[in-house]
Amino acid sequence: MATTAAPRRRDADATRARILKAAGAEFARHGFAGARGERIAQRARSSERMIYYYFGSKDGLFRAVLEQAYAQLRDAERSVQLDPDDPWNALEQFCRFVWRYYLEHPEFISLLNTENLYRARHLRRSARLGELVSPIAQMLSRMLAGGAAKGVFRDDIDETELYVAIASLGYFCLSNRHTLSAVLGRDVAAREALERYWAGALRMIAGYVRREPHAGAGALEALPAAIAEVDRL
Amino acid sequence: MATTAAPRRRDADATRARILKAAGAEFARHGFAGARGERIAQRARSSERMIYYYFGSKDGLFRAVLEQAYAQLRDAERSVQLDPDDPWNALEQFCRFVWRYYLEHPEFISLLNTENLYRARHLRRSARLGELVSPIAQMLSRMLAGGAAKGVFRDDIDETELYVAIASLGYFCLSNRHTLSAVLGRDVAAREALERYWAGALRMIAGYVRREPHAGAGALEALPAAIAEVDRL
Amino acid sequence: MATTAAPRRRDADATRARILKAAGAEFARHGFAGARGERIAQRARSSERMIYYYFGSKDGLFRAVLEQAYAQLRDAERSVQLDPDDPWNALEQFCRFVWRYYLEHPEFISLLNTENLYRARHLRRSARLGELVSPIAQMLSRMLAGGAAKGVFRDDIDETELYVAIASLGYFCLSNRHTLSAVLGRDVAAREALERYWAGALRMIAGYVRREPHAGAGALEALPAAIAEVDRL
Amino acid sequence: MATTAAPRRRDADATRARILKAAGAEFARHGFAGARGERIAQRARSSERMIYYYFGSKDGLFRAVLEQAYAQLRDAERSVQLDPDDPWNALEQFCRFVWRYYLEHPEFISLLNTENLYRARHLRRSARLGELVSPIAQMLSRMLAGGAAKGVFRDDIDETELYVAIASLGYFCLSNRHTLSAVLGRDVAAREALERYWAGALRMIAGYVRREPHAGAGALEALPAAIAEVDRL
DNA sequence: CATGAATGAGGTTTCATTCAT
DNA sequence: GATGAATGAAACCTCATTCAT
Repeated sequence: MATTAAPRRRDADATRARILKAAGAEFARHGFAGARGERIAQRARSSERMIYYYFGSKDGLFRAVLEQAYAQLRDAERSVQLDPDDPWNALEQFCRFVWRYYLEHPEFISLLNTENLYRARHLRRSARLGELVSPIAQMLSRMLAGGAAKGVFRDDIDETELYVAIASLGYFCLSNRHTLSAVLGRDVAAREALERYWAGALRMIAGYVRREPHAGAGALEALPAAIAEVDRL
Repeated sequence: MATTAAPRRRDADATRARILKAAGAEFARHGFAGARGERIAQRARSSERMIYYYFGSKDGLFRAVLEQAYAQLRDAERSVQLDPDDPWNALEQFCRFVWRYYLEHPEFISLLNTENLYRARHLRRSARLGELVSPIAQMLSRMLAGGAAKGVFRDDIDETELYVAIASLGYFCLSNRHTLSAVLGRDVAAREALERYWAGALRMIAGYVRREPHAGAGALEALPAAIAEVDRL
Repeated sequence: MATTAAPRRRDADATRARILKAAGAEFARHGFAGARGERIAQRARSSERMIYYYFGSKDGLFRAVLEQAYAQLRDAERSVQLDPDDPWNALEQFCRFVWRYYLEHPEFISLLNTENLYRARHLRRSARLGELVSPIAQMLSRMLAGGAAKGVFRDDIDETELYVAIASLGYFCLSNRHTLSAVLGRDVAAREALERYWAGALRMIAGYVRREPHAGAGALEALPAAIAEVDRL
Repeated sequence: MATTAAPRRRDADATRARILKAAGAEFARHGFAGARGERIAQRARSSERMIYYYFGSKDGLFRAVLEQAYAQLRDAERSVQLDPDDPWNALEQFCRFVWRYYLEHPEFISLLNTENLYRARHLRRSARLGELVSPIAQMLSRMLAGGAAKGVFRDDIDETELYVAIASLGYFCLSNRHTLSAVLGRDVAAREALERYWAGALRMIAGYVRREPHAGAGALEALPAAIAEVDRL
């Protein structure tokens, strides 16, 4: 019995996994409301009935898809290795990891956009919400502390703000690639264009993080009063 | 005759406008597939039939909504006044305009996200696509030229890249406010948090645009080889 | 006033005529239920409103179309000239006229089929039903009498039956050309196939009409009892 | 288990069959465009939803109806028994079968007319088109060969042409009974009128098929040059 | 554990027609 | 006489989901 149950269970898991994968692709491609159970069943080589059997409802399925998407990101983040002795290199690696992840996981961007349309309804109902918090925040935190200790990074940088800024600079272009490309008349997410853009973004981030060589205040004085004031907020 | 005919015509225009407005709200709130004709008709105090009378189809309606959203942005952009004699102030005004526009027009963000889900299908079919190109690009171009002439801005900045970076820094937080807030456990788009974030973003942009006080190359040397290299790409 | 009214009236007539023509094409192509007012209006370079203005309803329009179709047939029939001195030639001309008319007026066939689907509802309500009776029946009648007088045609032929038979042999192939062609795998209404078929049909009709050279009864005896019996019914 | 499962399956088949039957009646009565899903569902004691469950679309349903109609004709044709030793009797039986089938299956005529309006669109998309070819053609072929061997039938008769002629003579009257009756002022498809007409039609067919007793050419000479010429085509 | 059959509710769209000058 | 604006009703079809083993 145990011997027959094992493969069975594994079949069940496999079916569940196939459905989850197919659902991820479908939700990413068509959004939540536009996703079709029929198409998911087909892609998963299963039946609509099985979707309800395993996930209970379309909302339940989408929640599972989101949880899986976040889990995959978290796993990828865990594999990132930043050199603690070379803060600049670590910063670059960090940025490149984030941007490359977005580039290589367009479904993730789409799923996030969809979930934001629903005001994070599914995410908030996730029992695994706590596990979703990114381990990368600590990584960034350590990196900033290391750079500050070495005197090359500013020591007053909010790690979350920096993370959001880095994410922003990678996300926007990819998320809006179709409208941007249509309006501008060229593919803004073509590999070459992207590399050039990332170079500028990296410079932007580096310039922001860098400890001003000749007294921080001095550099700020070069900025107009208005912006300097903003800095003090 | 003309006096009685006029109201008729205005009624038609008014009905059309009410539908368009209601549709904008509905599509922004529920996406394209999730939007319901019935709700649009109710909000517009009209009928579903009228939607098809004026716009032909759900796709046609969405296209009209997009065109209107872009037209509104363009109109707002036209009203922006940047001081040509004070590049730093102009830069700040520019950034703040963009960011405030996103903050005050969350439907615009949502519509863009939705349209990108559809790979700009509606936008590309718009006969008015040409009119949609932002007049603000020239504005930015002139501003950069002015700052470079005064010796305060770098003179090798790609205006589109800069625009995209500015937009990115404002867009991401607002577009993903619900998932970010759910995961981080606090409202990332609360007014105060936003002001703080914008201050940092402004500093980032300013740092990127600023002509290095002591010879451009010198400052770069402070960066590690990897990033400096990137700068030269 | 009269001078301006005249062109007006002619415009009105022209509009009416254009609508009628467009409607004929539309009803023939799509049947009654499948016909679309919008398409008729477009083809007629007029508006749907005008259709109702001139014809009152879809049924009224179809009735007018039918009346026109019958009127056109009647006019064509009136122009047929049969040689009263050569019954065989007259018979052939008659058959060829009917068959050619069907071939050249496929809309007429389609309109008839459609009207039969509606059990001649529109036709029966036509005030002009009386005018529709074919003048050709008398023509056929005279032709048969002439041939009988000359001793070449049988003298017991029912003119209506003969007319129906002739019509049948021309109608069926054309009316069912698409299903027949699909099933048989070749175009049964191709010009060449049609000519061959008509030749046989003509022979069939001629054989039926012809007075048996050697005593009518004698020829029948060549038929088996069953069919001879049938003849006596 | 099997015993309880069986009725389930049969229910599905029964539901499908009821829908198909109801649809046949509806399409025959109202044509394709005029047919109403609601009426079909009611007649079938099912729901509109089930129509789409089993047939996918209105077009799919119509295609299934057509396939069934052809299948029924084919089945009926298979049951026809023609006496191989009595060609004249076989010919009569054949004609009577065809004509009686039309008379007793007016829906078949209507469905054919409808499908021709759509240019055999549904038929051509049928995967079962190949199975639809009539087995009766071979029957006719054998019959003609038998009659020719016996020296009573001509030996140069195209079987398809003959079949089409026979079908024509039965089809026209029934297909156009309403318009014909309206115009002629009497029911052309009344039983008695029909019998009389069929008698003439049979004579026509027989005359066409019959081997001329005294040399084929001799009889033809009685025809005018024009028609005789046609015969030689 | 797994599934074929079924479905109520509601989606988008179209129809023939009328209103109001 | 002529027409742009409007519309109630209903068409076809789809959706997420449940029934009943």
